[in-house]
Amino acid sequence: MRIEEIIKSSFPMPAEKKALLNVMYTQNIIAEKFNEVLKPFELSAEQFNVLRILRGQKGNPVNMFIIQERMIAKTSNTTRLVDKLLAKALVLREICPQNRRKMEITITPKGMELLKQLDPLVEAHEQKFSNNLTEKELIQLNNLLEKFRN
Amino acid sequence: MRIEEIIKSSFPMPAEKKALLNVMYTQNIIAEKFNEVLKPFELSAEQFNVLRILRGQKGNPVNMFIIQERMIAKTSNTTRLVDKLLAKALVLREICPQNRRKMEITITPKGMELLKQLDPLVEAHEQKFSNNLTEKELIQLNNLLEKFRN
DNA sequence: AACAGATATTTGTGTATACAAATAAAAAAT
DNA sequence: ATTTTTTATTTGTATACACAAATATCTGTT
Repeated sequence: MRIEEIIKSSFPMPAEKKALLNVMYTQNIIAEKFNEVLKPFELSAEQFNVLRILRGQKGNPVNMFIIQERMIAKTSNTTRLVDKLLAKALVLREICPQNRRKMEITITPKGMELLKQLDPLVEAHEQKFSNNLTEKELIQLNNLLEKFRN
Repeated sequence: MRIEEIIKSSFPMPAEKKALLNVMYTQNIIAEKFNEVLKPFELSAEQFNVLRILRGQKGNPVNMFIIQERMIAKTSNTTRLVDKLLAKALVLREICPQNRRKMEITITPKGMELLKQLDPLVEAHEQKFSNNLTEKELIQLNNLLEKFRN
């Protein structure tokens, strides 16, 4: 659907305004579909994101600041996200012995197991969108978005 | 910044995965900047969106369903958004005399005044992004995003 | 050693989102 | 005319986000 149809605009919209809405709306669609993928696992997109960051560390514990830093949508509340994961025993939270202000977060085997189960579904989700464009178009889209946001 | 730098990935990411993250991240930047614009007016982006939809109706009252339908990020809670606007006297909410299940929402002069004040700032916000691309590139971006989300 | 400032995280408050259930009125069916 | 179904909106509950304030620990200076 074109943006004009979505917001039921009676007249065509200038490309400048349209680009912003297109980004907003496309993100919305992607996020919505992704939530559907995660729903049966009772995991939010943000919780999944934290888990994936932890897995990327290959066993090394990670503190709250690092997690926060690597989140795409920088959540201003990593503590409460980790709380939820902790309650499900998907992560471990320990005080760093070298610096007791810091927390060392690690993914548990149960968390790894869950990610493993999710991997093919996440892959399929990504492909569902990127299959709509050729490799060349994908690169073009990446370049345009990068330039757009400055 | 490129996506790889943002999420601190040590190796380059395939264009397929990158496109998704680019959309997510770009939306985030835009939304963040927009919230900054609105903040001095103590208005959220969603509340602004509702007001703008109402103004688009040129005096005709609009019911909850229509508002919901026209929101870019379809909020699942129009009631509470309108509650907030009502508390600030920016909108009026009346029961539709023809169908008492329906609500008739209209923007008040105070709401119109607020939008008028915001117009140039919103315009500047939009331009800040779209100025980074040529007209041709903007059209290209719009086409790619439309195709991408299917 | 004591204090000031910096750093890491948590907590509080308000707003928004998602989903399901509840309410209320209108329309359709018997 | 009463019951059932559909439609429009609201309310409840859980999660997440934004921002500011609070807490705790560490570091550097005197």
